[in-house]
Amino acid sequence: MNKSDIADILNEIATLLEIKGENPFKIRAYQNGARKLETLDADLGELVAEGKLKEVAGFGDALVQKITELHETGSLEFFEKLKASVEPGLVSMLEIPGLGAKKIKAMHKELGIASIEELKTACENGEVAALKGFGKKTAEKILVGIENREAYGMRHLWWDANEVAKPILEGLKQLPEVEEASHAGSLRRKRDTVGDLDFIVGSRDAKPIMDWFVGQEGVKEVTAHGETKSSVRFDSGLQADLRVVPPEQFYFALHHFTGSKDHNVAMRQRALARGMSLSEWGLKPVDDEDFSNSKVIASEEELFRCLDLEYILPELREGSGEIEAAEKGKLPELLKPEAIRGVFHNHTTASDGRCSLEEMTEAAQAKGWEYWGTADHSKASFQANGLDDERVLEQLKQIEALNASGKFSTHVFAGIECDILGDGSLDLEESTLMALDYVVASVHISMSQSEDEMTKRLIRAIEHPATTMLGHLTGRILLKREGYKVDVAKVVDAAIANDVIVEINANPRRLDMDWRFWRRAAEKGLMTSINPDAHRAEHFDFVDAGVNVARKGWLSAANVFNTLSLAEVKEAFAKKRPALERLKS
DNA sequence: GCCGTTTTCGGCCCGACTGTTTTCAGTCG
Repeated sequence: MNKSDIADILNEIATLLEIKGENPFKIRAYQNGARKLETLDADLGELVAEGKLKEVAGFGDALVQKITELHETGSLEFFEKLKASVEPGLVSMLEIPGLGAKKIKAMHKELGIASIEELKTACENGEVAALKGFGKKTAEKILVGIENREAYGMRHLWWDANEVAKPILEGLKQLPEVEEASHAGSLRRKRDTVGDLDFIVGSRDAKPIMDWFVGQEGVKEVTAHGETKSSVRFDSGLQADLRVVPPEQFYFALHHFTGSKDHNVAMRQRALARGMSLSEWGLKPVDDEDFSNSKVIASEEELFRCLDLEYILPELREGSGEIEAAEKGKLPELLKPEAIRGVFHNHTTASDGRCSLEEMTEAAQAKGWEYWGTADHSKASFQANGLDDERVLEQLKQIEALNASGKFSTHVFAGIECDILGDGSLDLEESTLMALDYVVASVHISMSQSEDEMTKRLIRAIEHPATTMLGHLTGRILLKREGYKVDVAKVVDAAIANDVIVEINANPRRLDMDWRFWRRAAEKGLMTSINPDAHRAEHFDFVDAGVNVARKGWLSAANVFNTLSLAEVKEAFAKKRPALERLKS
């Protein structure tokens, strides 16, 4: 069993223990262990074999034993027994806002409620309201929560949430009462999906700001409208929270509500180690009663400086080593959007794109790019009007003619998104593929293979002499479809060994390969290309979402192929295709 | 369940809000 499967089980154990009313710190230890495992650099098999698992901070005797058992046997007796002792319906009740382990347990014990259906009935007939510690409002809230669960339970793509957030933030900044305003939360950290929007405002006069906020266009429901906090829900189901704090607290609050939780915990522990207490209200000596003696800061940078840290950008605040790096002054110089000088992997009307070769070139030129590249589908993607060898070569001629015409200053590279067939071979003739500037190899068919098969299949495609880049590594569609199982470490190693780029597919629904893998992969030497996978000219903008992934993955411009100049890209492509005269020009 | 220059037991980040209560428990971020 691999790292991420085991991490899933540790998280499940934590949830089950929560329902059982276990010590919260024990629960956290399992969650912490799961996270550690997910971000573990080293090979799990080696650590187990060498008995070095115990050396990982956060793994004690109990976790080492459980991880080892799972890794070696694929199952865990402790987990099976635990699972059998908890009714599954109770776990799903945790998803209802306002319900935690204690209440669920009480309702189960007193009323025998073991499913959301039963819970709904018990709320409707007054049984829940009659319970000690419960009441009418609690029952009503649960009913609303059950109703909303399906409609609004979904997270939202960062891209979509950002579109909603932009005008709100702009509007807040325009209000005369507002001194400082920012978005916060996972939106600011640029996670690929976000649960809700958070806004923080520094002001001495909260009321008009709150009133403006709840009166926004598209607000369907106001769920809170208080002095320091208001919450609204938009038609799309997206929820937004606004907090207004006195200006001197603004940067503390901004940092606090930007998170992540793990990052905040680590920051507070760091403050404590210096005799200070950190919260959204300020940073004060630990034995002071109130925050009147808090440090005064005029930026987030100063907050980090107070704790002897280099400034940590929001994207990096995931509690995965950023504080240690900031302490040593070893944070990376993150990729900037303006460093991108062109893009690969884009579709035209030749396959399933909406814009012609010329329209796309015009748009790329308008973006100020030095180059862009086509990568229409190959014939195995029949539903997408994929190109066969003949049509590929025909398109190549068109592209050469367009470049020769001098009509645009932006150079067009001729590529293909070639399907990786079930056995790992490519969908087009090698001679065809070698005639092109570059090849993006991607999986679109036979996606239900085992992890082992899929890994071998991808590696075989990577080893093909014509392959330049690997397309969307796992094929996931965020919020909709899990990616296929694949051993990422092995694929990354193969890509490095064969001088193949692994793309960051910047389509906001894909963002694949995931940001969590990039730091380690780049350290090993993997290059990426941020590819918009554009199916129309406006999709070129997706490249920004890809830059977010790169930044969250600790990448610098040096790790990103499409920060190279036109001449450098031509040279790199020519290395794989030495026989082609035209590439030397 | 983890951890340790205050170390093998007793801590573990901190505060607001809500709804239920007459002083607090549960939940949330």
